[in-house]
Amino acid sequence: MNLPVRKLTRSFYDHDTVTVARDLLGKYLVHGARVGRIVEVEAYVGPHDRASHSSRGRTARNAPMFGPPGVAYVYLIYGMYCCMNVVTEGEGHAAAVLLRAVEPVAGISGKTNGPGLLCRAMDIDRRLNMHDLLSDDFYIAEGEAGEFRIVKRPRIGVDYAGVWARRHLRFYIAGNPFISRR
DNA sequence: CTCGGGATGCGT
DNA sequence: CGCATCCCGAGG
Repeated sequence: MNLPVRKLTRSFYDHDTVTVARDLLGKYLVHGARVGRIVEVEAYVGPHDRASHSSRGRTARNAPMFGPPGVAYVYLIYGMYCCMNVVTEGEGHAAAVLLRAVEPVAGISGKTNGPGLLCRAMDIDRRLNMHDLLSDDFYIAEGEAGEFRIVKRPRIGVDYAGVWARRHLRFYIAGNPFISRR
C-alpha cells in the first residue's frame, strides 16, 4: 500500500477542539511504516474542562497542551502505557484531542482498540512527545472518501470531573469493530 | 523528601 | 474487583 501522503496542514488543528476531534475520525495516523485509521477520539477542550490535564494549570507534563496546534502530547499513564493527544486551537488555549482507537491499515501488529494499545502497536511513546505532526515520519493524513455516522458519548475514565464527565466529548465511528470497550 | 492517584488493560 | 508499574504534582 502507498502511504497516505495528503498530510493535514497546521490550520486543520487550529480550530475548535470538538470540530477537530470529529474531523479526525477516518483520518490516517502514520508513524514510519505503521498506519492506522482513527476511529475513536475524545476532546479535552481547555483549562475550564475539569477532565483535562490543563485544568490545574501549566505543569511540566502538560506543557505541550499550551503550545501551538498540530503537535503531539504523549504522556505515560499507570506506569506502563502511553496516551497520544493532538494539540488543538491557538497557542495558549491548552486543548487537545486524545486518540483512543485506530483501525489497523499497515505495518501494525497487536491490538489497537484503546489509547494505550494503539500507542504500543504503533510504537508511539514519550520520545514523540512535542513532536510536530507536520513532520515526515509522524503525521496524520486525509482519509478515503466515504460516509460514516458519528456516535457521541461521555468520555472514558473521567468520572471525577463533575459535570464535565457527562458531556458527550467522546466520538467514534458507528459500528466500527475497533472501538475500545468499557 | 514522601505520598496518593492516574484520559489503562488484563485476568479473575 | 485487583493489580502491574512509575511518573507526576502537591505538600512538608
